[in-house]
Amino acid sequence: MFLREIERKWQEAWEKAGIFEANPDSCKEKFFVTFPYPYMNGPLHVGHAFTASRVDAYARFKRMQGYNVLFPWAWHWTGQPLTGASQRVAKGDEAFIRVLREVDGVPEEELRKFVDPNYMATYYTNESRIAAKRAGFSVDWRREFNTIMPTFRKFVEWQYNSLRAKGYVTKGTHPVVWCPKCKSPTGDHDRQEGEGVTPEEYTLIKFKLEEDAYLPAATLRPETIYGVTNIWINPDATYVEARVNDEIWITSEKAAEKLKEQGKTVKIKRKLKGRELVGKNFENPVAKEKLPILPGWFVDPKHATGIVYSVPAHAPYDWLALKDLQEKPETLREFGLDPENVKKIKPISMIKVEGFSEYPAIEIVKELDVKDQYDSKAEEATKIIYKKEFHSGVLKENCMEYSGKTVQNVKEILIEDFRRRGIADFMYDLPQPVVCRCLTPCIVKVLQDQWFLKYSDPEWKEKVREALSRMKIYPKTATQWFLAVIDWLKEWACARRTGLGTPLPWCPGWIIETLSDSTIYMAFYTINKQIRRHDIKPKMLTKEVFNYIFYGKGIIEKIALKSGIDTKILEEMRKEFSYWYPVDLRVSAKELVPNHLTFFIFQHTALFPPEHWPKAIGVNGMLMIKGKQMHKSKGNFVPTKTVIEEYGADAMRCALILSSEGMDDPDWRNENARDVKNKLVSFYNFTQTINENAKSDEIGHLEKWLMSKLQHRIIEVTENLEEMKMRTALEIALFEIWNDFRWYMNRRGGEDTKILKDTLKIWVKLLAPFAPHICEEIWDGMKEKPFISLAEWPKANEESINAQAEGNESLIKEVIEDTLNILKATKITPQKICYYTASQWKWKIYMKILEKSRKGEVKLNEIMRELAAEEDLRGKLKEAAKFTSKVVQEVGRTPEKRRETLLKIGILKEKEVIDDAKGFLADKFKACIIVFSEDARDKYDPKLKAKLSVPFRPAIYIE
RNA sequence: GCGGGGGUGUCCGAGUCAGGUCAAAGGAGGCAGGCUUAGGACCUGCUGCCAUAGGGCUGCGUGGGUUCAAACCCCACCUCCCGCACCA
Repeated sequence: MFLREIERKWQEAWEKAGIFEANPDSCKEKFFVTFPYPYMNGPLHVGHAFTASRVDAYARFKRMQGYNVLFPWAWHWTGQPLTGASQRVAKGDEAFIRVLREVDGVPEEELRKFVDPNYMATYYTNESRIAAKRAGFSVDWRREFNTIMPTFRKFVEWQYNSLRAKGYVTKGTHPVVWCPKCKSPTGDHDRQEGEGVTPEEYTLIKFKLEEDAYLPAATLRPETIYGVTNIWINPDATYVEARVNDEIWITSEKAAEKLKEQGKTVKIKRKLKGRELVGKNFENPVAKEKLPILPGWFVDPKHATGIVYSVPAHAPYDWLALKDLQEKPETLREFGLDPENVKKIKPISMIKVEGFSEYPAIEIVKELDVKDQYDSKAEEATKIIYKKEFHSGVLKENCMEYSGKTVQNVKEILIEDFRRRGIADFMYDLPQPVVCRCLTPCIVKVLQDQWFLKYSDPEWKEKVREALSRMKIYPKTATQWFLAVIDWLKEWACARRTGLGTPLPWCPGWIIETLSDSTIYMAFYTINKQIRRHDIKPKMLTKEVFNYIFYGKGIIEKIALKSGIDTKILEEMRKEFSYWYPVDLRVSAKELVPNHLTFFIFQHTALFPPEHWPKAIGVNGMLMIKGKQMHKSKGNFVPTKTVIEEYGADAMRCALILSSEGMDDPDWRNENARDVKNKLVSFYNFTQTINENAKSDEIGHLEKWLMSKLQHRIIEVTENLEEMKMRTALEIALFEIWNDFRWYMNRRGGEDTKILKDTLKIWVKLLAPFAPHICEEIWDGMKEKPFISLAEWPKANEESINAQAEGNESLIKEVIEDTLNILKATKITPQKICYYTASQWKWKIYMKILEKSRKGEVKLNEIMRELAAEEDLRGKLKEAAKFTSKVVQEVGRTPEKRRETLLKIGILKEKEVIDDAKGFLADKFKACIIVFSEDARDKYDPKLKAKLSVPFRPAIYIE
């Protein structure tokens, strides 16, 4: 196929000439673009290609504008998925292996070697590199690396030591969903069941039992403590009495186990059945009154502490359970409870909610007709009340110091107070069961000694906001999102136990987490060229070396001596970094906004001075395949390589760019790629015929029109590219300009003019960032010197903009439109079409009014007075007055921009223009065309249409 | 729940910040014709409804408002998509 041939040809030529290898050049302004390195547990797919095509088109655009552009590339190997995948191969997971074999097309002999994660990553990296090159990305490959290379690790070590030295790293605890068998956190993708479930923090209210022990009742609504009437214990469940830290707690057996994992020391003293506790009394720590423990079979001993306090006024379950006991006193006997006392228990109303009276729980139970505590509707009732009370609830006067406050506002404060006063503690639990892939039920574990990046630090956040405010964000709407993320970000655990990556330099056994080691690596691109060329060994890359390169700190001779790197090389590296930094543009899919892209800003502000903070971020949507998310397991995985083989690189790039803009998700459909491919081929053919046939030297108004139009196109394409509106830019460059050419050629007919060649040169340039190979080929065919990739980006030539020429053509277009309209309405098959152009005096008045409207309000009587003095209006004043008032009205309704355009066009020689287009019009309508001036005496005007003519709108008569 | 982004013709999608040239760009699809041995290629025209004169009607999620004028501004509502963490 000829497309593939020219692609290969030009890729080789580019590589041979090294035109994308960018070196510092003090005479040229630099532009540094980056693309987040792809994770190498699979081949490069069209999702990557989408973002990369946008980056590349931008890079090529900037290069043609004369910037010294650096577009480097690297590969992400750090993390769990690669090791996980490799282990699955090692274990012989057939389903998984089949996907690698069939979707990724990994040959059998390679597949076997995938038991080594490094091998697997190497394989995919090699495959992906080929794909990226075939896509024609204008990358400087000398700077390539992967994230577990020892030299890169030294860089990350420097990064983390520096962060720590600056106080951005802290140690703390952190709850995770944990598999007790695998002894590791169970992320969403590792789960058999319970996707999306995260630990919930329960407040434990410590109710004192008579015998100096506590009953920690778990709740999400600690504010309801002011409405407690009793505690529920499941009489049939097993509880334990245990020493928790330095107190005696009674909890369910399960809860004791959980607490052990949450940083508490737990020593179990004895087991007991729940019924042993029922009937006893406890003390409410806020009201200090004695309340009873009642049997509650609805209490789930597996959940939280297995102890629940009862607020029947505001919790449907509590009310239902209490009602049950009150209505069935016989159940109380076996616990030695006096039914009379239980009957005396009255709900305590303590939250005022709009739309409910005193006891919301009781009301909702009635309303939904919930039968008892086992009715499934009880759950729904609970949800409704919780929501309602949280959003619009206000604490009543019996809530001591919190009275009058809204539930929403008081919650956090109250929890804090209670903890401080020793009334409350907390624990984590899962709201729904989570089961690990290994089929073990998960728990919540509080990881000790975790290392965190202090993204919560208010000063740091402020700096990041400052950085953001200086940046350009494409599209603008994404800025809001960034701001929200900056606010929302908390401590980020930056180290893990498993997976590939760089060990935490000060704490062996921990590996720097993958999102955390990928934040400032763009700086590494700037120096990796030298590292590779001079074969600099990892151990030579000391802290001092990096401090010199990135900060210019230290005495170079000393550093050279100590590190073993030549001073000249050190200087070169420093120069390289200083030249390229900061990053001018980073482009990624929107999924990275809440993590990577924001971290990217955070860490730059932490480690670099403001002049090295990133300049711009482009965000785009996530690629879908026929409207669905791409997943290997779903069988809709589309590798870049396959697409290029089928449709060619240029078609892929253009189809991707045309598929969406802004943050909308692009949708990949093969038919689109096929269509674009056809378009590109016929574009190529079109250019060939022009090159062959363009002979005429003529330059008439149509040529002027084409040139003028093209100037606008240049401006539009350039402006849209600048704003990263790649699709709009390509749409104009490919479709709109094509339509201009079509109009011109149809309108003109006959032999092609030489001017087409000149305009074509501009057109090809405008397309070159998007479809570089085919444009390069056309460029070459036009005997231009290589390469179009380095050719100068077109600039609009103000002098070629010709409002009159454009006015002429839009007149023709409007005339056609109106004629068609009449034909459609009358269903006439035209024999003869007459056009009558407006009289000179009409034009005069029209222009006068336009002119005046520029300065402000147009006064009718003022104009009339002026007109009365005009010679040539004598005898026509009445008619002129009528006309004037009509025009004044019309102009009043015309937007300013349009009025300016009309003024620029000025008085059109309408008769001439239409006369000139006669042939074209006759051909179009298959009729005889006659043009008269309204003033002509001998005009053919049987229906007296001529007098209806208006400037820019000739009258029409058809028969 | 919290946060972010949307809803435009058969479909995709521009237009909304700065209201008026907006029955609404461009593309795709459909229809008709041309070119061709043929074509999923290419070219030309049409593609909301009504209308024997360039007009009228309906129309940009729904309802209301502001205005001489609303896809665009304001209010309310409905609805869809995405992210919520230690994971790339």
